[in-house]
Amino acid sequence: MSFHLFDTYQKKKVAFEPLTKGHVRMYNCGPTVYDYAHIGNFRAYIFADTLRRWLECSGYKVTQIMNITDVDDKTIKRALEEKKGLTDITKVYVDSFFEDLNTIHILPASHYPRATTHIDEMVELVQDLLERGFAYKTEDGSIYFRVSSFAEYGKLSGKKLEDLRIGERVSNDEYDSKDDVRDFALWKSWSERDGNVFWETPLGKGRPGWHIECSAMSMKYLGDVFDIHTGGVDNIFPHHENEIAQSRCGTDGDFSRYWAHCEYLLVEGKKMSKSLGNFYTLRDLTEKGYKARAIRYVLCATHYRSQLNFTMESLEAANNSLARIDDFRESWKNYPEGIIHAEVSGVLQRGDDQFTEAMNDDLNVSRALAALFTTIRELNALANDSKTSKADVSEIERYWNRWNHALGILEPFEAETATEIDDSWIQERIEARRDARAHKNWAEADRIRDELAAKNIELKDSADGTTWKFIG
RNA sequence: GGCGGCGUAGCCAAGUGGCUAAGGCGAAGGUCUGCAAAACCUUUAUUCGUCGGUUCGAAUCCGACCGCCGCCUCCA
Repeated sequence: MSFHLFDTYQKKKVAFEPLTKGHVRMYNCGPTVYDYAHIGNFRAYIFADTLRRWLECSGYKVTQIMNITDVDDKTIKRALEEKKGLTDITKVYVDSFFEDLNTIHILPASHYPRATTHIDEMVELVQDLLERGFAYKTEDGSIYFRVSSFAEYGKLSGKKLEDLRIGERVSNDEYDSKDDVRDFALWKSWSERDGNVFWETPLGKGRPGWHIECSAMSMKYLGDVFDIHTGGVDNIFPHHENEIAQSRCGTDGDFSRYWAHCEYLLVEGKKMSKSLGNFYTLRDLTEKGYKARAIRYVLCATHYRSQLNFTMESLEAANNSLARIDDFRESWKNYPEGIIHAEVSGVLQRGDDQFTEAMNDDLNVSRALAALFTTIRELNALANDSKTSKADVSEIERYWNRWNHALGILEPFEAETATEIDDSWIQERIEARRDARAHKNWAEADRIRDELAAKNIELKDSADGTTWKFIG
């Protein structure tokens, strides 16, 4: 089948067809830079990355935009708490965000627009909404979207306006000036709580509401109508619901044509929270010695619409799975000279068909991985039977590169292969062991092997000599 | 109160009406090996939270119950 994606708006899996043949325009909700991104955030970014990767594997050109929210309640609060300027705070987390993306091998988006450099676009959109009668200004100078003016409000999240329990989670006093408590802010007039964070604009002195940046920036870079908008399920309401309202009402376009949302992540079966002590940033885990590649494996191996239970045990299991992948990849080197084997082609073709079918079915990475591991097992079996040769490697590599482009975890992440141990020392030890083995001095040979094992170096003896690798 | 999701082997996790319930990790046995490692082969869920129902047939549909999770104004 062709690529199908679960569309939150239609609440079903639908065949994906971009507006422009061969070109996909996609917007991903990105980070709010008030703290280091945690692994739950990264699940959403890896989901977006996997989607982009698979679209590319399917032959599409992808224009991918990910926003960076560098002004909002949380960033301002943080800046005031630490008595620093807003950009002093956000710069730290913007930088760390890009470092983290690199660490976990997320491919760079086409652009990462920031809220603070798109104030003009937001102001224009708010002005359009005012002119068209969908927004109103209150006495304190803030501007709100009139939810009742948009008939389709609530369709994305499946909510009925009358069912919303307004004010239960947020004190009502903030919203006293609104015509309707359900209306949301497009523009917030300056108050003392904002410190020195404000813009002087035709709308007055203040700052944008949270939702407006995504509407303004997505449409600036992708047009009034574009293909896919992604985020976490927690963005469905109110964030994306509000984006749809203000974007459709402020322009003549339909805004995003498909909506894709990634489920939550649990840690050890519980919601991640600082008080439970199960709250992890990417750097928390890498500093403890867990590999970014194993983290990526765990985060992508569960279907994106299922809740994912992240555990330290699953990280260990991922490490072992990756070792299996790497051992297979290394084994090609030892294939003998020879002819091309039709059976190898058959296994690869079958594996790719299953892989493609799985990914086309709403990015079913779990099933794609099953196809990958089945292929590995079958090729290993052929290799054991002397039914593979160096001549087969280029075809294996062709498929391997395709699968790796889709998943991003098949090749080692460079930083993790770096070694602080001197290669020549390892070679010297291996030669000493070789001599011992030649004299059948097994005790000494095993002692050297243990010595290396203590440094996480695993030896492998074969007819061609001894090779080594780092484990763990 | 309203709306929604989930519960599959020791662990992780696909499958959502019909051949023998994917795959990975772990465990056990075997082949290979000086011994290992890796690889391969075999075994590891007569059963899918519980109890009912619909059906020729259900892990898959319906109902009830139990347990976990989410959204309901700034959280991916």
